[in-house]
Amino acid sequence: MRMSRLFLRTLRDDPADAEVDSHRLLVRAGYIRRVASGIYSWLPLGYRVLRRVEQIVREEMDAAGAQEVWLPIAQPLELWARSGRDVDYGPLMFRLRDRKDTGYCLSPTAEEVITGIVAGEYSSYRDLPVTLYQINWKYRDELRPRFGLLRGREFLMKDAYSFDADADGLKQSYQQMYDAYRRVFERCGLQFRSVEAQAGEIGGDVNQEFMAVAAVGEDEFVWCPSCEYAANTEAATRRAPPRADAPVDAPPMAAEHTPDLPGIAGVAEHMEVEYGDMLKCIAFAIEGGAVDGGDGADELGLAVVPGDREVNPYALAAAVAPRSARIYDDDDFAAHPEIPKGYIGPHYEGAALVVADPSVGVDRAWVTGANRVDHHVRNAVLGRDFTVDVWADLVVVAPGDPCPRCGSPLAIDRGIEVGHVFQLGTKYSEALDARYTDESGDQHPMLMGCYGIGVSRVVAAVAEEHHDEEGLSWPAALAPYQVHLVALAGKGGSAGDVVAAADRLYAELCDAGVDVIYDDREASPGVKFADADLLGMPVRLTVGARGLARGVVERRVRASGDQDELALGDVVAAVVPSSYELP
RNA sequence: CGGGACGUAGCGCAGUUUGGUUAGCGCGCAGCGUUCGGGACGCUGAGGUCGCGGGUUCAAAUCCCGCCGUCCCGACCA
Repeated sequence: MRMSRLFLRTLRDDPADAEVDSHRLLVRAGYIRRVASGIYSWLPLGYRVLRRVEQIVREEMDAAGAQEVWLPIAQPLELWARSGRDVDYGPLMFRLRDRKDTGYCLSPTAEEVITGIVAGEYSSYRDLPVTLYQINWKYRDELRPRFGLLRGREFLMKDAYSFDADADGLKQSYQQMYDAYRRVFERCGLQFRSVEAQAGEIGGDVNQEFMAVAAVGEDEFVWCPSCEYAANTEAATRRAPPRADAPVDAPPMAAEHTPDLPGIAGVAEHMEVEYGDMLKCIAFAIEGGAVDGGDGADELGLAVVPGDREVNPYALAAAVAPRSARIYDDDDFAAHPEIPKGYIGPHYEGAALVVADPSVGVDRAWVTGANRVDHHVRNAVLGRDFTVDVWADLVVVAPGDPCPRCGSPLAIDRGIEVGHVFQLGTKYSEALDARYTDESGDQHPMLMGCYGIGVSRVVAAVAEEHHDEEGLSWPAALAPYQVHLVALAGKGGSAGDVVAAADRLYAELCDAGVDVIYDDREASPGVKFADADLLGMPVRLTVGARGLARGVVERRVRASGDQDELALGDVVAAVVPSSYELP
């Protein structure tokens, strides 16, 4: 591609609305342009990168035995009502109405549609297993779109769905996708980890996320340097601390006046204790069912953890299952003015259930809320002053906590969720009647898995990892072009020779099947070099009068800055191996 | 949804506090000339509903009201 004809305008200044490097550079380099919040146009260079990622995903899906389909983006809400997700997704869905006032949504994902299709075609154990996938635009009206392509409202996603007859089959289908995902992200040049995760709206039991390690990542995950354990902080557990059994001999519990200090920090300072000496009591509603078979109204529960730790709502939910827990928000406290928010202690009389973390031991006296506004107590002792109904590992795992598998201190990182694989089970197959008949004529719901890759997000994640001060620096597999050919012609006596040599080289490279972008513009060397660095092709070749006199061109590797010279006749052979086909 | 900031040429910004000729600067764009291995220089030029609507005023980019848009922080941690 000749740059003189390429639809491209690079920007010298950073765009004002871009915070993170990937966003800033993709806009500056003319790869994408914002059209609305969270919605982007892909310009020629950006679109080539997107297609490269797409092709890698396609190849790996095909190799894993999945079959590509294309599902509609406009989907009837009636179908979503069958799984109940029209409600679950709520305002996250873009909704629209047709002329007959029938409701549709723009697909945020496609479990319902695909399950409906498979249910309509397949009905025998002989048909299974089957895995289908598509690479298609998805729409989510995010609470807060941000970071350019990283959290867009329109994004390209590969979504795959497996259908199996039994749990073993599902496990196998899942494993095949898992392995394919590893290959995809390796080929994309991402530094990533697969981590245990929470399921969210999708549902299901087993699931893992693929995290591209990045400081700007919106997710936090822990990982063990000594074994394979890794988990999203939401889902992470730790080796439970040993329970102390020797009670402390402490003075009686005594209240102190702590006016206007509802927070841990203020109380710790006022009472001159460490955060870790305090007990934090989080009020939550036990929804629907009363603890002791009462009338079904919400009841009050307390989650108790040391003051330097936070309650993991997912762990709390697991601890009270099958009942559900909703941590009190402002509305709840407004509805229960008798509960002294900020001054609750574990000895609160109205609490139907006290759930505590095992690190709350009998071997020490705690500072905690006095259950009276503007008061805290010292010397609250477990067993003497308060009791616990349920013990559960409640805290959000923090760096240095012992690994649940091997006990080594856990490390923590941030990541961009680029993929997520789920074993769904029968949630959708039951809702949408995807059943099969087994060998003995009995009917069963199919076992499903679903598997997503954020294709457009991968582009941003790779840009986030592969760039420097000067600009982007694509791994060869994703670069829009493999070679950036720069002609430094000027207007001196040798200008014609330089142009002729560069033109000839360009033609030779094209003939050899190399994707090459050729800067044949009338611009100064500084402009051309700066643009080459910004655009980030893996290899730059420079043809100038200086080298031409000696029959050489300069080769520079973008990522390393390594530079050497190639004899004119050797250039094509030297760069041919680094060639990738676009679909 | 709550809080904050912003909206002036394709991009980045000044001007708004204290209303007052033809609304400015840099980059980019067009023309001419010089220059040519790390974002060169000179001259000339094009390009603006000052986000939109309403109001105040002799006069509004500037003041007031409403709306729209964009970005940031938060949206259960007591």
